[in-house]
Amino acid sequence: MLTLKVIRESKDEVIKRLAVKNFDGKEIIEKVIALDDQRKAIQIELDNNLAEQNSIAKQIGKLFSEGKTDEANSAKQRTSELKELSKVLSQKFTDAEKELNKALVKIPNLPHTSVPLGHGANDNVEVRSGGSIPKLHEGAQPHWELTKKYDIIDFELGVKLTGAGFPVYKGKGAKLQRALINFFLDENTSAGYQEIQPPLMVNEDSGYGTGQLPDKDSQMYHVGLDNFYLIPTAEVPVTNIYRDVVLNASQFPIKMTAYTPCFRREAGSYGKDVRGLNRLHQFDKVEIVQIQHPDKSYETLEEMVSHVENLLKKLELPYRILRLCGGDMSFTSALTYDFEVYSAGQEKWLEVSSTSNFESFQANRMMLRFKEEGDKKTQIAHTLNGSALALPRIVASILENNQTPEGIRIPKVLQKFCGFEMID
RNA sequence: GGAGAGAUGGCCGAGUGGUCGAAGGCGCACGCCUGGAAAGUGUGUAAGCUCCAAAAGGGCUUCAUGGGUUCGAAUCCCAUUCUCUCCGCCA
Repeated sequence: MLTLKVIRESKDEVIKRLAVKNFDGKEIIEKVIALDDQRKAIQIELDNNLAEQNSIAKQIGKLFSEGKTDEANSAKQRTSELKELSKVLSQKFTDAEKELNKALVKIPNLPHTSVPLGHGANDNVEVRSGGSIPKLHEGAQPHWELTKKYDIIDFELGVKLTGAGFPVYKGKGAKLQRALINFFLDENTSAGYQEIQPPLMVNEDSGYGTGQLPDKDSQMYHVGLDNFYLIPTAEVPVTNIYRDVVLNASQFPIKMTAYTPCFRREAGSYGKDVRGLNRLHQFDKVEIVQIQHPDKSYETLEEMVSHVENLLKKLELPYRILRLCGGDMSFTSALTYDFEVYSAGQEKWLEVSSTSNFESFQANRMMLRFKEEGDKKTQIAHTLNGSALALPRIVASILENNQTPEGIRIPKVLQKFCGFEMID
């Protein structure tokens, strides 16, 4: 959520920046300012009214204690009118606040000035790339054939147990998952991220804090009986650890990593991109989250990007890093780098990480603030996160890129975690 | 799931209708003391909104959350959530 301060102080700049995300903010920004004016006007009236009531109540108390009962009783009568009025005003005030918030929550985060213009994936800008695309042998297959051939991931069995998009990992397939999780967590913790095991379900407040609610609730699985949401990413519980917290500036940066399964309904996405491991309803991911001082968040973003890049290098995967254009960015992000790996069996680039700076957008929603040493005023912190990394597409590309007529070669760094060198 | 007790500031804890944004302690910050530190001692120490060009200073709200009673609520009533104890069940 943008701050009212930014909206009020640099209205034209805000509208201009929103246009980079292909969001026409002219109308809603004007509306927000008008609603805020209205809210303030009502508050002044209401506060004055309440102040008068308070002072009368105090006087009455004094009169009673002095035994002036008659005077006290006549003072009582004056308040009934005030009470009536303040009831109306406070209703108006809550309505105004609600409406303001409703509008405010609909405005996406401002993209950073370095965000390229564009509408979709074709307009993303490649920052750099690494690794080399392998030449596969005759008869090389996409991973959904390989998993069947070696009996390591069973998609049909998942359909029997739950439904499409809930695969069952078996034998070396299951072990490979475990190896990747451990590899990622080890790499992240040695880079200074504290390991966290969060709940896999969150309440409404948490969903709101990171921006999944109120708009994207149809993308999350909802446990109706208890009103919990299955997390779509560890970002949600991990970032919300610091909801409603006032940090000390000296505590920055806060670095956390968590492995969790992620649950996504993926409503409305069908077709060729969803085969095999490419898009699932439940998948494993290791996430990194940082909470940082506003002055340092972009430095931190670069640090996170090179950390993720390093993971891909170690896994010997061909990758490219894209700076997302305005049209392809998420609602909450100010700057996002996507990491894609080339999966040679299906001859496709697959997104395996999205690393973003949210600046104060999430922190403002969840009241995540900090104080500068010796300062009385609180400021809003910056939050960042990235996948390090999402498993299924990494698995897909490892299987496809490393296939040989003799079997699938496990990348060297994973071998000690797997306990085997080949899937055959 | 049943029965009972409770929820107060960064933490502990007092407070059963007005003088309470809240005693006292701990913690923290600054000062004094000290060669330096500890101890001791003094002062200060919530957040949000709002008025004011800003500072200073005011106003409003907040004692789990939401409602109610009252001129006036941390305090009384109702609902919800959560925590603890006992019983039951159980990885």
